[in-house]
Amino acid sequence: MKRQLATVPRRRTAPPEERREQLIQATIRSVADRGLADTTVATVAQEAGLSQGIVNLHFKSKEGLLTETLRYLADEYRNACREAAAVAEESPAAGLQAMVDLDFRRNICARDKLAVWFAFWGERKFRPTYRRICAERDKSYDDMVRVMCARLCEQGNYPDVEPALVADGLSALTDGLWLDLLVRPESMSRELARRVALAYLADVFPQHFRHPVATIRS
Amino acid sequence: MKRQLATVPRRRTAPPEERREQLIQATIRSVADRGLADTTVATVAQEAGLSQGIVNLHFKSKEGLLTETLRYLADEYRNACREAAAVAEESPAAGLQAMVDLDFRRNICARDKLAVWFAFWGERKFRPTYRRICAERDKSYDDMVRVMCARLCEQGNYPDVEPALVADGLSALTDGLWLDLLVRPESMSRELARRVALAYLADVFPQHFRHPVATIRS
DNA sequence: ATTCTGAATGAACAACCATTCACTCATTGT
DNA sequence: ACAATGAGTGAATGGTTGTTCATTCAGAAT
Repeated sequence: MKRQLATVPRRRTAPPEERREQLIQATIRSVADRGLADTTVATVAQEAGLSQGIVNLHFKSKEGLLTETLRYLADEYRNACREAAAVAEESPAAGLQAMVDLDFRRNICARDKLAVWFAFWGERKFRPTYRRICAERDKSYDDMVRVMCARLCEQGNYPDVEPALVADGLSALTDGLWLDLLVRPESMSRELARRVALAYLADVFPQHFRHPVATIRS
Repeated sequence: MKRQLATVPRRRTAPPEERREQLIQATIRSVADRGLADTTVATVAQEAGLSQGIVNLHFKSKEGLLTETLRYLADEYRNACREAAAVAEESPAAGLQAMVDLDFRRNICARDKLAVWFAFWGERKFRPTYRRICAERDKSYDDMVRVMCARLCEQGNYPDVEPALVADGLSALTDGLWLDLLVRPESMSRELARRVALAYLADVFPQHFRHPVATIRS
């Protein structure tokens, strides 16, 4: 009978899946506070408290580690989207609200993760693999929001509203707000960003969304 | 009396200012089609048709060249903003329209330049110099748009509109649309982006902006 | 023509970094 | 206990890249 009860104190060897996760987390930290340009295999290993060689042991190459890190974030986001999709089944308006809530939830748009997103976005154009991973994420987002907007237009009375245009707008607005959260944290907060996004929805769908109360400071 | 008439054929030596411009243009091209990570002093020099050493001759270092390139783009943008500011003096609505027109004008949001913007944006958090240059640009934009929105709110009847919120929104929306233009050119065009931005203004200020005609393809 | 200046060159150098691999040692099975 | 396994290590390696500098040479001054 194996003594598995006492929590593992500090195993020197760990199952591959655990090490991979550990290295991905270390990569996020390293990119978040050093930038992609200054993130080396050495900094990741140091951040993880492991040796250099381990990166090439668990991932084929540094590039492999970076790719898996991006995929990790993309998967996390898409999983969160599923919840909103479920909500939207019953009510498209509630679905849109859920999307906005999700986009500015702490664990999704933590500054560390935003830093990583934008580091990779800058390289999207030149790395087909990054492009593919990001494109999948974008597409599932756009498809969802477009459908929600279309259904809301049907059930409400919105003659002027073009669902595709609104979906593009909300998507772009969210990306832009994320950028603000990352580079100007002193003038943008998750809460304010969420209100800006909801204000947008209130402008477009006044029958279904109330304007958020104005609580401006500064 | 100097013969300055015949256009210079192919001088081996050129005035410093000309070389600097030439190298900055080469940097934009290199970053735009190789990415910041794969842009080396050698690629820039090659793109400019000059030798390696010239970068360190005209700029102290590679970092200096990159910084000057960013400043070049920032200055270009701010100069374009001045025109819109002049327009806004007479009519805030026309000023906002001018801002949107400007943001999606060919020479401002050329794909080459967008690629450079986002390459640097990814590094903003880690390079104080980049941060300063970008922050100045952002601030002049935000201040301008905020004032235009505030004046429009006064002269129109918009009890629910919060100028600061709208300014943040338009700014974020524009950044997000730029991102789309860069990474998904197949589904976003300058013209469509412009319409999305104007649709936003029409939603917020219905008395001053018409909804753009829907000409959706695909 | 001849000299002088400094713009431009590009080979050489030094620093950095991803990758490799011979070796160590914790863990598991017998 | 002992042997076998393979996860983990980290020094060494080779490739890449920013920077330097002795040298070249075009254009201006004399």
